[in-house]
Amino acid sequence: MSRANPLYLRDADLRNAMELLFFAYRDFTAEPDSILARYGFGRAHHRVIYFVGASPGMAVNDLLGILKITKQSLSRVLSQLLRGDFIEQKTDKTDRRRRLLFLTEKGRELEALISERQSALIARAYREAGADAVAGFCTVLRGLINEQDRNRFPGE
Amino acid sequence: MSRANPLYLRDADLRNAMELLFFAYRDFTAEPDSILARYGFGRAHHRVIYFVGASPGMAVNDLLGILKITKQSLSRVLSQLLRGDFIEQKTDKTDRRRRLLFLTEKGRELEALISERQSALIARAYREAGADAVAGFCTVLRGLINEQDRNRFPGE
DNA sequence: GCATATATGTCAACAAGGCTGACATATTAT
DNA sequence: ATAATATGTCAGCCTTGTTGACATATATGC
Repeated sequence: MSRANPLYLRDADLRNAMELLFFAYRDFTAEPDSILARYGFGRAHHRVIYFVGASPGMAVNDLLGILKITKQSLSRVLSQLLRGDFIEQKTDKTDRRRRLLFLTEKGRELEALISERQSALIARAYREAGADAVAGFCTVLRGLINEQDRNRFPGE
Repeated sequence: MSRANPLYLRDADLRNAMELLFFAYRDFTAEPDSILARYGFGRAHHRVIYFVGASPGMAVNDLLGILKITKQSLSRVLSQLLRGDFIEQKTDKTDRRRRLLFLTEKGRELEALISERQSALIARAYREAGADAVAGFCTVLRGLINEQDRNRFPGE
């Protein structure tokens, strides 16, 4: 593969990648941030809502592993979402220590509102770039992720 | 282009992109953060060092436009870098209101230390993915960036 | 030349969201 | 019974964003 596509990586190419990541991430999160601000929430709340929405019934520990933050940091955000009735917890029947997380109707609505915007942004970029570019985009991003979490994504 | 490469975007594909961006950015910034912590600095300091290193002699206003933060936020970080002798300012000769920013030797060293790690991470992902994938990666990321800043990057 | 706009800096107060450390409780596993 | 696990909570700290107010130097327009 690397012999079929020999890459002559100049310093400028690598710096280009760093800047693309910075600007893309900056702009990708700008609109969600402004929506969340209307609810008194921040990006941390969105991450929780997003991942709980993607995997309903996940345990608190699973979320900690994804976000890679401390349980104290998560606790603050999670408590606010619980109090605001965006998320609900149910005790796991097979292991009653575990609290399984679900979005409420309200939570699903907020999740959908934000995801719609982000989906639209990505869909536009995807369509403008074409299918081959999209495949490359996913392959490279996947390669930037650590070995463990990389397996969450298809590829190889 | 979109007719040559019709894309059937399922919800799952778009969510996949969101998660790739989250995980890649998380892991891309993890190592720099830990290096910076040894200097008592954070990610904001890195951004300044990075962009000043990339465009020596840029003015404060240019940097504000890139980072999209308030001058008060930048001021705090910039003052620390000036006091710590990582960055120096020179008055613009043609417009003496402007302060042009440069890395000091110390600043260049820190910038290089961090960039080496990030370059290595990107270079590995690039090599594993191949040249075509890299091109696609850049095209899609570029498409996620707002119209103005998009022109900082080659393409089209 | 005077008024206005621009580039920069600074003070103060506040909020989000990271962190550490300590401690508590319920439940499961050994 | 004891130890480990999953979760929660309190307290305090740091970084990095915000707003608002104000100051200074310099450039520009009329």
